[in-house]
Amino acid sequence: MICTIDIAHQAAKRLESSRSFLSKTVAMTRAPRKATIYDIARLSGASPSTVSAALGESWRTRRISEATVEAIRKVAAEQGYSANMQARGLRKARSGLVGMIIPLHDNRFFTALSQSFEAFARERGLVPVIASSLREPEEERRIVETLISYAVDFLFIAGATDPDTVSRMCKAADLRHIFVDLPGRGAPSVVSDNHKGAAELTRRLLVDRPVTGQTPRDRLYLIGGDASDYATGRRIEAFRDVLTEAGIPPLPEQIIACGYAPRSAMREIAALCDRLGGLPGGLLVNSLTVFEGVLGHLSGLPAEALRASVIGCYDYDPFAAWLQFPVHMVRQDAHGLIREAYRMIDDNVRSLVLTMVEPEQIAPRTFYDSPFADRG
Amino acid sequence: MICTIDIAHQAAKRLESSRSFLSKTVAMTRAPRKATIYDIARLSGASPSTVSAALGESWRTRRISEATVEAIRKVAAEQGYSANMQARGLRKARSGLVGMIIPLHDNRFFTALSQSFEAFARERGLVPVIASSLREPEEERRIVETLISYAVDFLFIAGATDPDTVSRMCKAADLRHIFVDLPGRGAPSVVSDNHKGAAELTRRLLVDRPVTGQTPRDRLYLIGGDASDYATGRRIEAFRDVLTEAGIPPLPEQIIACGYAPRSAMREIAALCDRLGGLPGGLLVNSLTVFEGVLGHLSGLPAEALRASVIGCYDYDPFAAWLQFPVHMVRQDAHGLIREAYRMIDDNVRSLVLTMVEPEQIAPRTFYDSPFADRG
DNA sequence: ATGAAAGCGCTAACAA
DNA sequence: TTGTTAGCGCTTTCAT
Repeated sequence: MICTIDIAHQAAKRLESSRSFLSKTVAMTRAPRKATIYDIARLSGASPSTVSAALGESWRTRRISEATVEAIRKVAAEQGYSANMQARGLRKARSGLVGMIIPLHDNRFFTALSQSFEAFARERGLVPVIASSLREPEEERRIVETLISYAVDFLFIAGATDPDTVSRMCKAADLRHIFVDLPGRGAPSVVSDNHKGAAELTRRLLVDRPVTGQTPRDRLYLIGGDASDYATGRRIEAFRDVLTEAGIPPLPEQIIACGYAPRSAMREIAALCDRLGGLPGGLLVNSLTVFEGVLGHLSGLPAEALRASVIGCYDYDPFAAWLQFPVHMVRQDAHGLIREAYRMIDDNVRSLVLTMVEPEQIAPRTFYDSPFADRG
Repeated sequence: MICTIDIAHQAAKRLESSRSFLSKTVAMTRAPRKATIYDIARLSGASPSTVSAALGESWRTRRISEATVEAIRKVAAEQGYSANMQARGLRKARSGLVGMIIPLHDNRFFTALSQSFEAFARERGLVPVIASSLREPEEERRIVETLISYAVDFLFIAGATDPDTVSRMCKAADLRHIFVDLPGRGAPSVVSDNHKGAAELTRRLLVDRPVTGQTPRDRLYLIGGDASDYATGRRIEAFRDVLTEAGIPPLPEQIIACGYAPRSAMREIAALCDRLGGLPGGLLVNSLTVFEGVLGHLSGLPAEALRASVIGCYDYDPFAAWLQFPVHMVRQDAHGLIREAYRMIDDNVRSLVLTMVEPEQIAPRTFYDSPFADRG
């Protein structure tokens, strides 16, 4: 239900609106055109170019006197001047915007990337533009095109669905770009060591699984992800390697790469449980979104059913780490991934390098202190 | 640990880099300057203004012949032309960018807002710029200033820390803005019905609490949030109202508005448990970030200790909904909040209205099917 | 039905 | 030390 009230009447005192504030608001009919350097020039008696220099960084090299700079800045402050970045960007051929594409916002791994991306951008005085592709190649292309139109200074692509096309477009526009999480062949990439993370996780599940028999239900299963993407590929490889070493190489049906959508994961896990007559002995869940879907199915099961299984999840979520049953998680170093990507930008790396950042295994019910834990 | 390899050498076959792709990459020394309408004009034999019209929307009213339009578009496509939005924005005095400020990315309520904000923006052909203030008024101001510099077409502010200042700045720049989640007095606002949500949650806790005695440990406590913000104020009010109606009005120490940071919440809940000699009978946690901190403390307690308490949390997280102990959650309708905010923009609402959108109570261990559940 | 020209606000040569 | 000028790429009158 939606309900709209007029603050000026009914809820004035609830919001403690002061009369003066409101009346000022109402009186303000039309804001005057925003001040430009020409206004400041007129008001301060200097020329537009001097104003431009005084207000920017170039006044030192142009040897404007400090007195002039002070005077101009004073006037600018009085007028509430702020530079028009479109004009500046047009002239300087760089916008001050930096882009990042993520699959979606609503996932703690990707938001950890966003949060770090933004922090590093601001350190450099850049404005981050974060867009989500929903893992649609078409959407991804549209976003790249748009960001090129806005002349972003560089672009990070996390979870690229069509890296070759992205690289082609970026190169045509002379746009520096770095792949994160999922690598590309047309630009430097920073990824997690997926094989290592998944191998450790698989070993953990192997050790902790409640049963060690040979029936289908006693086996370990991997669910979720896209078999054609690099990260999933490496994780499946690790899963296979570890089980093979352990003398129980996985059958094809133990690997269910059903994509990343919660809904399809929910369907698949239900089907699996149907086939097996219950949960498998161990389950390696290949992403948080997949885990959400799995949980949707698990929510229908009695608590005892869960004790027959050990669960691991690639990626970390602070709440998922603390479920009713123990969950082993792999925390990718989002901050480290982004830091490395920025390092490549700062160092102007152009060669096709692939940098790996190690993930970390997080034991069930562990409180992980994130870089932004003093924020909320 | 970080490890960098050169794809061109070591991992070429791992990534299945095709030689042709790589060599093409290397050969491409310098991308040519991006094509402009002048290039397209020259190549198609039309004038720049005709090209501009043909490539945009105005060719109908300018009565350019379909043939010309086709020809021009063909050339543009061949050249991979894409408009320079800085130039267009400068000329048209609107950028096509739309801004939203959220406290932080790493929180499922705010990312639900982001995801919807972005979806609605794209429907309208706009580019969303989402920035996080970390709840710092200074940062918030800087962001507003920046977004004004980039001439965003409108601005949503979620969880404003200093709404009056934001409104003043926006008005000076003639920038339309809407407050979301936390209202402001200088612009239309869309908020959840915090009182209703918190009242229902409190009633639920009252009913479900395991003990009903009169000792301090048997009481309900509210933790987290900023007593000076509107949402927290309304929730505290509801908490107090319900308990008072129930004949057990809360003492001041039952309301611990210790901010939103996980760390401080962790400290406060630890101190509370110390004072009480254990968890209180019921706990209303005022946000997901606070809940993370609380969880950090609970993770040290034995499972039995938790059975003496009933937990509720304002805001919903799909994983938090499925913890070891039951958690009652209030899901704010993020999609609805954003939809209403866009409606105000579309309808050009200027009056100071406050629209309320109802939140929804989610029972423990419930799978909520989000608007983006078929994505991952 | 199309072209010429002005100008959005800024920066960077080039003058002075 | 400062001012003048050209032009970034686009849209939009105003001519034709």
